[in-house]
Amino acid sequence: MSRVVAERQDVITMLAEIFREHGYDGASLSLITEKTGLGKGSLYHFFPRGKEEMAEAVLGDIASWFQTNIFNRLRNSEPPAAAIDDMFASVDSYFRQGRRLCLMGVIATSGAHDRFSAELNRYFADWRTALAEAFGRQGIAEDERKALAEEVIGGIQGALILARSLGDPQAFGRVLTRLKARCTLSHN
Amino acid sequence: MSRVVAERQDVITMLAEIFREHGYDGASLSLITEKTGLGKGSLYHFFPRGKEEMAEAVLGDIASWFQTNIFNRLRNSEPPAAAIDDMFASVDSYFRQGRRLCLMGVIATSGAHDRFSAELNRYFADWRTALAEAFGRQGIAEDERKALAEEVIGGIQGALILARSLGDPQAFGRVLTRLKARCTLSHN
DNA sequence: CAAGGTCTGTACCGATCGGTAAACAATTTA
DNA sequence: TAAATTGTTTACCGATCGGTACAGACCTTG
Repeated sequence: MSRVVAERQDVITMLAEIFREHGYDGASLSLITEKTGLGKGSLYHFFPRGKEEMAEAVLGDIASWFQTNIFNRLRNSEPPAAAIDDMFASVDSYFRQGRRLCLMGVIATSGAHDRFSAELNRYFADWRTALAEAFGRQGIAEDERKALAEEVIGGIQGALILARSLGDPQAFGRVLTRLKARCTLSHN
Repeated sequence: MSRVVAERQDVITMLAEIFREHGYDGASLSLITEKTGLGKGSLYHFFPRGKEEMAEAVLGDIASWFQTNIFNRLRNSEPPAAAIDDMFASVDSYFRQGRRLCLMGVIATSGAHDRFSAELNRYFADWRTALAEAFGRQGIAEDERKALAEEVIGGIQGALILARSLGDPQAFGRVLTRLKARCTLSHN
């Protein structure tokens, strides 16, 4: 219905990229107004509590994307092996083959970490739960599930940092392939 | 010889912890003066180019610590399996069983990333080279070495983020144990 | 003890920070 | 069409930013 210039969702999408690229503290309001093309007035219209609310909105948006496209599919898709393959494909695409950082990781390693600890905790805990559950349906032992899920999710985060630091996005794909292999042939 | 109140090395050690905790952009000069107990005058005496030089000094200090205590031992210790075990023990201790972040990762995910890309690249590339070389002496195939090194180093980085985000430092140890197992029984 | 470097605290600089106020345009509703 | 709501611009606020200047304390030499 609304045909205004800027939808809140569009702003959130732009904010996500800005926070990803510059971090929470590095994303100043002047940088945000410049990159979004919106004045402070518009920004504070959408996010009355300012920068913190912007970040909350972005994190919430990301969390719900992962819920829909990753966690829920891990829970519902059959067979579980295909669900897990799907997860790796979605992750590779979402993180642009290693050229994009994970905003959750960016926030977790920033000074603003404390302010968003609830969101961070939920994101990683939900992912671990969903992945471990898929492992369970794959017949992996109870004890092994959570540990393997942590190895995989941590591995993804670390691979993003590695790819960026080495200036070699392909390193992300290489690690991803190995992690995937580790999931499918779960003999250990 | 010198018995001044604050040695440059002491300052660097404190700076490292401040940057780790608050990130590059989050570590303001007023926070630094507060945490170190040093006035701006002292800080700019040690680091005339200011904050950027402080970070360079810290990154250099960390790089040389890893060269000495991790990379060189990976290259020289025998047998290679013991060298790799040592690496995991040192890493676990250095990162305080998952309670401490890696400053290289912190910088890599911050907006200041570009300013320190050379240091980041060298750190991760050196680590990968040294670890892959140890794998070579262990008889791991040429093609496999680099890939396994990336999996392990990335896994360490990611485990730190995971541990912090979950508020569960022990997650770091759990992942570390699995990565170590993956190195020693390298049958694959 | 005098001199010169090594350190340190304080005051200050212009720029930018996150945030607020209010006038105004545009759109939707009555 | 009039009123109310929604969205945007602009100017401005006090606080803090990173950095500089400089006087003086401290320490080591001659």
